[in-house]
Amino acid sequence: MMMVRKSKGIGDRHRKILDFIASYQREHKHPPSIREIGENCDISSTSVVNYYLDQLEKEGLLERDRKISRGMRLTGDNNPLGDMLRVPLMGVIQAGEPILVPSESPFTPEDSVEIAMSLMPAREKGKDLFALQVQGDSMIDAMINDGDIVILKSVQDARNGEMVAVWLPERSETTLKYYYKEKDGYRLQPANPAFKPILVKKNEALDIKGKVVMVIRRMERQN
Amino acid sequence: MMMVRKSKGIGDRHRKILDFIASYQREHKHPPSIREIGENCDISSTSVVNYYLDQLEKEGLLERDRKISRGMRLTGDNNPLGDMLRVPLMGVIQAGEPILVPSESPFTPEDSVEIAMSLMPAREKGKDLFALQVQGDSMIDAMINDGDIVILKSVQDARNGEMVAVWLPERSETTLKYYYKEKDGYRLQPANPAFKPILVKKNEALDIKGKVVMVIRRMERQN
DNA sequence: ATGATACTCGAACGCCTGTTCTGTGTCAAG
DNA sequence: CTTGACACAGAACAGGCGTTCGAGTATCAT
Repeated sequence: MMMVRKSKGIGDRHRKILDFIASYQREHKHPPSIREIGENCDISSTSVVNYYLDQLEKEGLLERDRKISRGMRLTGDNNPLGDMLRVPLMGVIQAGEPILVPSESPFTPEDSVEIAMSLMPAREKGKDLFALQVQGDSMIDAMINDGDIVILKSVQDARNGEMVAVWLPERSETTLKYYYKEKDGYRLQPANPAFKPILVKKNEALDIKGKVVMVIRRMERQN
Repeated sequence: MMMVRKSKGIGDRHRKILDFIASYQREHKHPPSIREIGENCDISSTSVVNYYLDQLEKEGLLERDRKISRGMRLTGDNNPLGDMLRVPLMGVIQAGEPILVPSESPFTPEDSVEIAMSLMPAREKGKDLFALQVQGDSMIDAMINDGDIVILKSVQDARNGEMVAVWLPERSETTLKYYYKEKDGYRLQPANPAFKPILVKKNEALDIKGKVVMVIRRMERQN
């Protein structure tokens, strides 16, 4: 009659509660109350639900706002309300124009792009991110189309193999390339192997504006 | 002394409440109570807050779960907890293999991709969406890299100018191309203008597996 | 003037809900 | 057998919170 949990950690009961919270949240757009959890997980006492909730919190699977009605939310992957990143859309990026990163930009982001946290690579969480919309076909060698949205992280330096957005003042050129530091300068390698790399000598100015974190293409019908 | 709202619609007070709800939600991960709204928007009576909340609901800017503590959420763009779409990742797509759409796939989606609703083009909301990861360089003419994730909508027919995923049984070829129906068959146009279209005669089999809705590329350092 | 409309206030009601306390049965360790 | 940790029940408490109602004020068209 008694469900005993020998090993510390998560048991069936915990999982059932977790699942219920997730499905309830999806359906009602807000978390369940302790009593609702009890009713749906065959727990007759609110104190027992509370008891399990505390354990789930200790395990880091749940966050609680004590005293606040329905003040709980699942963390991480269980979270049906996946965490969003609101990345400001700072303008456009095109071949002949320098990139304006947020700090030097006179624009305020009129719009923003929402990205699911879970899509973000390598814990580039939130800070210093901005988005630009590609204008024109000039990034075609980076496998990036007209209209694509690139998510950038504002950085000044890059490591080999990272795709960066650079401004070459002496050529009045903005480009997205894989970055490789070499002994006599820099090699900027297009993503598309059909294109040749740009070789930048050591004495030529090279402004790294950001690191490309993600590219998003929304398909619209075209002619 | 009195703030009069002549024209129906949204006034300063409404906007202030809306903003407060959004910022409170961002900070506390749950909506404010009526009384908290009152305190922060200089409204002394809960009934007045309720009064405004009702109006916001009528305007469609807010949803309310009456009777439920803090049962409100902003709709649409105001919503700081943007709605997520959980798209099942059904497997890979590569040149020589037919695409398995969810209904005919023996796999259950081990993983899924989260997409912000706001990113979804043209109200392709939710239904019949699935994701595939591109394997190999064969989609390079569609400006799609190895490793990219394509979001597809499961359809059998397409309209001109839509990018579709097709399986050509007689060529044992899977490809992503812009679709054009022509008088003597179909023209499958690569996104990259440097590549030539595939012409499919009317009598050749052509299996449209889905319509490409979105392409996502997560940049990882590469060599 | 007058009534209608929009807006505001304050207070009270009552349910909802998290918390807490007491108690019981099980099981393993000493 | 005793003890203590663990899992659970039930009840009561107190505060949070949405709701409702009566009443007051300002603006405007009639």
